[in-house]
Amino acid sequence: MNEKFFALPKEKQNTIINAGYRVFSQNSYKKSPMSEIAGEAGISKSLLFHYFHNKKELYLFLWDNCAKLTIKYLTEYKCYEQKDLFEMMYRGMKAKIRIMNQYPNMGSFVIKAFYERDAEISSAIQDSFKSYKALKADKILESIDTTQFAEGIDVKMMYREMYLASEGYLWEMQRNGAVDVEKMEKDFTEMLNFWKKLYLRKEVEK
Amino acid sequence: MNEKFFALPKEKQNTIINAGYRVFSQNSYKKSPMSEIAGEAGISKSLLFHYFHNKKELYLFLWDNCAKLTIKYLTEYKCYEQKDLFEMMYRGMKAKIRIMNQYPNMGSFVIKAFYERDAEISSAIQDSFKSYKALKADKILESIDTTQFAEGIDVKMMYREMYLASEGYLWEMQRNGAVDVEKMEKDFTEMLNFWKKLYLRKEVEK
DNA sequence: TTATACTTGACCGATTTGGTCAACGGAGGA
DNA sequence: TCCTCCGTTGACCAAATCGGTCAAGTATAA
Repeated sequence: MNEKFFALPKEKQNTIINAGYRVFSQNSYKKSPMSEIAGEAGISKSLLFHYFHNKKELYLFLWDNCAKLTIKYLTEYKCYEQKDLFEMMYRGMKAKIRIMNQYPNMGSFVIKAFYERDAEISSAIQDSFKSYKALKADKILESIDTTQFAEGIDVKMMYREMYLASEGYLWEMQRNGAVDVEKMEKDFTEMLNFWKKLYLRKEVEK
Repeated sequence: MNEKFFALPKEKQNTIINAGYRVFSQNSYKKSPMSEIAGEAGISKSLLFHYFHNKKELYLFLWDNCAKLTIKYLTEYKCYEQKDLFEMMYRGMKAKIRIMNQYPNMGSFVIKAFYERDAEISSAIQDSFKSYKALKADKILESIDTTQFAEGIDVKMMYREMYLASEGYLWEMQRNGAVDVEKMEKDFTEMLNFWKKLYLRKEVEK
């Protein structure tokens, strides 16, 4: 790819990136026209081909960008260093919301890319997916202090339940289009409080 | 449309319908080729055009089929006549799973269709969407017996939370492709039991 | 054999595709 | 004022794809 792309103002870069995520997340790789991406980004097709020499290059750049950004934000928010489960979930959610705010269609793009069957790119996608695996939610519970929860709680079930509800919420928001950071953080804080009241060991009830 | 379509064996009908849902749910209306649908259904493009005179007709038939089927199953399972919230959720989930098993891509199709911007069809979709509205989850809680829950529970929050987790679960399953009815029902029953233990008024603790 | 219904491959004109390229236009230096 | 870059574009191309048609092929039943 042409390094001059990075010399562009960040804002312009993001406009192009988001146009890419939009179009690629709405259609299969093959049926996603470069012309549509260019048009949505407000530049000519020629210029888009000036920055990215062909469609595959643009697509894989967008894919790499997902991985990099996700890892960057998750570590920046230090959500995997937490011992308090609720604090960890709160930080993770905040990171996801911030990404979603900047790149509203990145989530759909990732999923679509993962299941893309086109021979030209699917292998490249599958290869680089290994780096994502490290973030899988399986081993998260191990670093968590479990003494904070009320007795008799199935901790694994509880976490799975909270995780699913969070994902469901994010999905609902994305589907509805308007990504309102403040509303989402408020909603999620409410959910967290509801869970805390439910799951945390009751010290002194008033 | 050609009524002879309905004379086909149900199995063949569903093959064609599912091919339609797959292709239309993966691409925008305009970028979804009839040839691909025909190919995936194992019939020639000509024959597809024999049953549905043009693309729009097929698309709107698929759309109508969603509404009809959803209403049919939800009433068949009597999930809106329940007073017990958990029983209602269980029946609703069972209906959804059964639909999902028969038409794995119907869910994605509905969402995509709702947000379809193509002038040729978007108005027709928006019009017929009213019939769906009756099923909206807003007024569900009104018919539920709320005396069954433990004290201090925010019932609205609780329901929203369970709803989101269910949706999150369904979405996760659909994304993973293989729709395994038995596993899904088992998983959901487990979730329900977890919730019951959590939310139901504790009569006599052993 | 014949009549009927089902199914198809070949075909059409129109549109769209990824990608190229000569040229335009503005900024800055001499 | 002229010249030289360099970001940017519209016009262009060959190839592929699109929705839709139609005459002909095939199976079936009488």
